[in-house]
Amino acid sequence: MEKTRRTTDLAILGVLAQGGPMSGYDIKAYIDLSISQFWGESFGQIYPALKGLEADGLVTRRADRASPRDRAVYEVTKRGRRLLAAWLAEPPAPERPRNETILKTFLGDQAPPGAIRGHLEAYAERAEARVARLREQEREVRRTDAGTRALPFAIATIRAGIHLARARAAWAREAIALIENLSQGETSDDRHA
Amino acid sequence: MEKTRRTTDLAILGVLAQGGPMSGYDIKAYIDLSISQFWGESFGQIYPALKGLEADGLVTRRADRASPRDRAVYEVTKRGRRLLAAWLAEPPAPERPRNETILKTFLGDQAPPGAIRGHLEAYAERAEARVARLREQEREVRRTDAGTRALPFAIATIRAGIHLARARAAWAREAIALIENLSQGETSDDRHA
DNA sequence: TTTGGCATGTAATCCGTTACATGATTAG
DNA sequence: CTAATCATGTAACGGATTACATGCCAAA
Repeated sequence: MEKTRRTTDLAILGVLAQGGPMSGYDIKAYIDLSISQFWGESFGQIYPALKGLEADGLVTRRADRASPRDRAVYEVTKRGRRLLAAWLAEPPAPERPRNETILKTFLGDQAPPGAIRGHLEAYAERAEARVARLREQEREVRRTDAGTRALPFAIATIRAGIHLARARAAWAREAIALIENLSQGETSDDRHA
Repeated sequence: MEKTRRTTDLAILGVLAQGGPMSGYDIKAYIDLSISQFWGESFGQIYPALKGLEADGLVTRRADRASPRDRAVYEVTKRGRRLLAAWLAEPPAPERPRNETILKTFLGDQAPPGAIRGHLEAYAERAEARVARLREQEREVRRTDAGTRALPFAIATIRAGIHLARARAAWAREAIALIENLSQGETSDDRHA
């Protein structure tokens, strides 16, 4: 029986397996760049985690001679790869999101007039901006990663961001209308779903 | 300067303001029923939180005489309502989701063949089932809450669930295709956005 | 030369879930 | 009678963020 690892450990293992050997600092940058929308790790997690992973023989650590800096580079071991693969094969734990914007919307009746509308407006704008950015990123990644085996997965991740951001924007716009029109219904768009 | 409260406190205050006086047990049930998709609270949070809220004069506690059980009923005070309104007017803290399904998809290249596909299939099915359930719930709430001031906000919350679940389903289906077709591109649906 | 980025770590704190503990009431 | 539900709480634990602390290197 493998001891149960926290997800942080597996995420780090995954990044190392996917992106090749790198430092704790690099891992952070890699995550921030590629999946920050859906996953985050702080240094306060990464460095202790790397220690633990090394202690358990899942990664190896070596000093980076090439760099003029005091850099440690980590690499996944075979055991590490096996553990990662096994974890990836397990059904993902269900998310339990906590969305403050939606909570505040739900409680909108208790809010000062206009406040929720403002939140929703900002929410929609952020989501729309994100869609634009991600579309750009998709094009870029299709170019730069063309041919790599990881490409479809990288694209899938970006597409997730696009789909979800689009949904957020559409929802927020709809919610604004819904709240504006108060009780005179007919705002559902079930027909064209 | 108001001391900074954890979101749990405000959520409880909000539920009490919205749903009327109720017990800790009721608060849990109310949340589970109405916004469980976007917000959760456990008893381990609720009961201590209620104590704190009472100590600070944001809610009042009284024994429920009507019930044959040993029940405490909480009610928001004026100060509580003021604090709630002020919090609702503040811009919501940005969410930082951790989506294990998407993380695993991103790392798909490291997974045993077919594993990710299976996760995505299940993800899509769950999302589709949720859409169906929420549509039903929307119809129901429109009926039962018709005319109340909170109706548009309740509907908006359900609509959020529908939009997001729909996006998840669509994404998962698309991602399956994307991964299946591996490197032979042309899966983006940017045109009809 | 001083700012920003690279680089690594620890400690405090917060927050949340889970498990545990207890007991009454009600429906089957 | 007995299982489920109502009802309230505490304690242990785990996991994550933030702040703190330190220092070197490169570019402006």
